[in-house]
Order: sequence, then structure tokens, then C-alpha cells
Amino acid sequence: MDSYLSTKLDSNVSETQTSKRRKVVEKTVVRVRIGENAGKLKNEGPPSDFWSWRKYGQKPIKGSPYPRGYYRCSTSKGCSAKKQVERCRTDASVLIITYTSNHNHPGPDLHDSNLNQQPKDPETPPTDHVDHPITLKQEKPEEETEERHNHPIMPSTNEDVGEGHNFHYLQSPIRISQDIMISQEDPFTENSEKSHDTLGIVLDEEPLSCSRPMTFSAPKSEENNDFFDELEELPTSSSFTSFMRGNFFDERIPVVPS
DNA sequence: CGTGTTTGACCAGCGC
DNA sequence: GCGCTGGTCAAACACG
Repeated sequence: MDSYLSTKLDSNVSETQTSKRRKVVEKTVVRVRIGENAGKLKNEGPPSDFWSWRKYGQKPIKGSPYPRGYYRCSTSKGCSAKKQVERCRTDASVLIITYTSNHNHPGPDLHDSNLNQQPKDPETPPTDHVDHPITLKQEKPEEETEERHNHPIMPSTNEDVGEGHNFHYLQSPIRISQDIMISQEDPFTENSEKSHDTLGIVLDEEPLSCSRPMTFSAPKSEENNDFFDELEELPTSSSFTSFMRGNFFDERIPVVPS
């Protein structure tokens, strides 16, 4: 868990680092508010994506009453994309999805699987659309504070992400309508699973103890297409990261962890 | 029959 | 070096 702390950085590791142990991988954390249905979900109910995920493990996480589920992309065989789904320990209605690695294949055919079309995520409640990150924000080391950020951060527009920037398909493009919080985790930014009490720095960040949902509108399908077209190029993680930085850091309050 | 989920065991990183 | 913990494997099982 704390490995991310010690091991600083490296976002270039992604795929190569698929070994079975914690190493530094680029992570993108998405917080999704699932609303009232939260309690009704079978589990954490990983929100649906355009990708299909196969669960390969689940573990109780220390300090959290909820287990964490491990999913791997089953859309394509060799795809190393993974995600971890867990519930915010302070707010069960919020899911924390951590994406690691990139998809090494283009996304599913968006033409077919329309935005309306719920992928077959069994656990996805029809009512809550959750996931689908559109925008990301840079996750900072500052950790959990449950309140403090109640002002929604309006990320730039969706287009910022979808176009013009090398946004690689860490996860799926959108179709949200609810509260989503995305954060690009920096390797040296630990996973917030800990130390929330330390820095009291206020950053526009949201630790795992989520509480500040963001809302934005979903992009249109056409954008998604373009989005995927660009994805073909599969920019490097680092570029992605820098992109994130460039775009969100400026807008958000950059706080330098002491 | 193919695909996905569940679950216990295993293994390696990390802190002490 | 040891123990804890997170992440993955793989067999068994469930479902369509």
C-alpha cells in the first residue's frame, strides 16, 4: 500500500510492470457517486464502462469496511488494463475506481454500443450511471479530509480532454450524468489510503474519503469516436500525466505537499 | 459450452 | 528477518 510513496514515480512502467506485485504504475482514480442504490448494489457494483471487465479477485482492505474488487479488461485478450473498485470508506455511496495500465486496444465499437446502451456490467444498476470519467484532475498527496471541498470543481470542458490532448484510454469515455470525480494519480502521490490526517493542506483534492463529487455533462458520442481514433496512438502515460497537470493543476489549487 | 464470478491460497513488496 | 498487507492466480462454480 504505501509502496507508492516510496517508490517514486514512474509512469512509464505501466505495462511492463504487470508483475504481480505492487509497483509503480500509472493510476487514475475515479470517484463515482452511486447514490442511493449504493446500498442495494450487490457489491461495490463497478460502474459500467464500454470495456468489459472481468473480476479476478477481491480483498478486504485494511482500514476499510468494504472489500476491493480487482478487475481486468476482458475486451481484448492481451489487454493489461485493470481497475480496482472499492467503496469510499466514509461514504458508501461513493465508489473509488482506480484504473491502472492502459488498454492496448481500441475501445469497443461505440457505434454499436451506444451511449445509451449499458454494457453488460451485471452489477451496474440501471438507474445510476456513474462512471465514465471525462475529466481528470490531478491527485495530490494531500489526503482525506471529508469536508472542505464542497465546491464542485468544474473541470475544463470535456473537449479539453477528448480533443487536442493525448488522452489515452485508461478507461472509458463517458456517459455520465452523475457525480464523478477523477483524479490522475501520481506515482508519488500516494493512494490516499492513508495519511489523510496529516496534511491539512487544502487542495482541491479529494482523498478517498470522498465527499466532493463533481458533475459534468457527458460528451457526445461523436466525440467519443474521435476520442478513440486518437487513442489509437496511445500516448504515453507520462504525456497523459503531464497533460493532466497542465490542464487541471492550473485550474485547481496547486498545493505543494510540504 | 463459453464467459464471468467467487474465493482461498500464494507470493512479493514494504515497514518495523 | 519477520510479519503484514495488497495484488494475482487458479480451481470451482454459476449463469446465459
